[in-house]
Amino acid sequence: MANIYDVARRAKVSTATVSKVLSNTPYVSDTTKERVLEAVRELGYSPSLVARSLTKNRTYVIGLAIPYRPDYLFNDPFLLQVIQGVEEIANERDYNLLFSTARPSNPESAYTRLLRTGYVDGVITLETLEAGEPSRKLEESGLARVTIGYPLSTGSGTTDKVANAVHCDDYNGALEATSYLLRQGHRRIGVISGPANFMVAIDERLRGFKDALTCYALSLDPALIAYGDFTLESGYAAAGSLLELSPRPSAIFCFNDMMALGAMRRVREMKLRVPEDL
Amino acid sequence: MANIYDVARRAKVSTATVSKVLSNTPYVSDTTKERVLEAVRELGYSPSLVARSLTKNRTYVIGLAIPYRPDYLFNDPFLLQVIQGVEEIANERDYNLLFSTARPSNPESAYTRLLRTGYVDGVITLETLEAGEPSRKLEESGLARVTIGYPLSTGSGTTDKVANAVHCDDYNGALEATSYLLRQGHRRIGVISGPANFMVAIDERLRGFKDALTCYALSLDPALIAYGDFTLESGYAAAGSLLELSPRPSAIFCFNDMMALGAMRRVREMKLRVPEDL
DNA sequence: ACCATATAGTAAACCGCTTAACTATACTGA
DNA sequence: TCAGTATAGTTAAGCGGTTTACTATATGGT
Repeated sequence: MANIYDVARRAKVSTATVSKVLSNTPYVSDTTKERVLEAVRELGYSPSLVARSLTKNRTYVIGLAIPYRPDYLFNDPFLLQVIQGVEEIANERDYNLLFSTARPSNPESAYTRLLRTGYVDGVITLETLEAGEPSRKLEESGLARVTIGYPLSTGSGTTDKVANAVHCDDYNGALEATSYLLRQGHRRIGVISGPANFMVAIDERLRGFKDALTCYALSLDPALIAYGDFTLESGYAAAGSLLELSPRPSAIFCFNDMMALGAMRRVREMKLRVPEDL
Repeated sequence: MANIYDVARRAKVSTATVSKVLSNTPYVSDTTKERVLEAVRELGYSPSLVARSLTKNRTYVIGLAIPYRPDYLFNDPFLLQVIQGVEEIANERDYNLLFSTARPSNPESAYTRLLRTGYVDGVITLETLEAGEPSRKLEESGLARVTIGYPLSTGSGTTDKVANAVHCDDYNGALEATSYLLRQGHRRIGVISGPANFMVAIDERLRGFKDALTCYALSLDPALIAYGDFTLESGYAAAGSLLELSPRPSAIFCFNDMMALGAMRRVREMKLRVPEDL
């Protein structure tokens, strides 16, 4: 593969000039520029990104760190969409994505290593679930970083270091959903939540739910909260227990679609209509 | 960040020795080795992968190229599993994965560019669907490459260049599935296929189906082949048309699970039992 | 006693690019 | 006319490693 010296020789200029032409640095005559570009074309030259990275001290590579949760990761279509979105923008900006998953079995793996070796200019970490150990190491490394999800709180009280993060507004979403039901006149609202203490998003939604009730001077009845695990089956089961309460709730707020499907199946089996009866 | 010179100075050796220690090259005394490692530890030194790549002419990065098909890509859980699998092995071998999707709108994008610039040691291309233009360019570049899926035929007749590929044995799978039904005594077997001329896998399965019939001296009745698009709805519809035939098929071979689910739903609605009646 | 060989370490070139510093013209305006 | 500046291009020093020679001991066999 041709390098910058080959091009320089062919165009009868110095490598500095070739570099200038390729980076559009001013003060190169049009004729020289044309000669260089001609040589580039003839040789099919394409500068080595590796060499460039070495001098520029930037790789134009962003690490995309994904927590490894086989059961979860394999089945989350949302995740793939996130990856696609990230890739789309990175691509637009001429950045590349280094895909990396943190393995709990080996936190000192490629994932962590990469950060130190200067192969990435920054990282995006997915922390839909709880933040793991690798994430903490990252924190210390001081590398540029954005979290997708709720960042782990940086511990020590009044720390000035606030992690950059982007996530759904779970709190307000839950607040609005609940308020809607309340405005419809519902006063006993059941919740089919995700696992307790599993992820921040769940806590936030519960908080939103609770605050909405408070606005209507209602207090939260713990009996109305059932815990599922985001699967259809768990939604089915949770709906069952909620509907056995008396008086039974007149509405149910499910924390994801699969559980809602399960709940609806159960509701139908009990000869109730949605949305007329529930 | 500390570099190899810092380490050399601290351990009072040359950089060559540091390099040797770190690559386990023989002929370094234990005491020297210990001194170097000590310095490495104290400085938190980690060699720059970029610099290493430049001299070794290898980046230890493998490109994972994925065809861009928004509708498809976003919804294929299988794809995510494949990615995970690739990542798992790459990780074991200390390779990193550069994630890249080919955009039809801009084939000359990061995807293609990377290949020329020497940022990747090789590529893995996913070609579950038909092979696109970027794939062809790759072919010409001569870069190490493995295809997941059926590789595009390299055109020009007796070419010696055969692409490396790994894919399901669609032909034998279909052959076996069909043979099983035939052994059970079924003689009129319906097929709910994927879109015609869409991907090689479908053609292969149809071929397997056909050959199985041939073994039993049966010929293929085109009326028994319905075409869906892998969705539940299309399976539902296809089953409907197949079951209207008279005599109706006694078995149906679906090309994916979603269509099978749709078909079963339809079958039940027609008051037929699976597997007793169909 | 001496040469061959194994062991331990070093100097410096090299990978391919960028860029600071420098030289050499040509063009200004006062 | 001449200093000052804009333009065009070059030289060479990095960036941070690896590796090929090469030197210098220590060891061993005859």
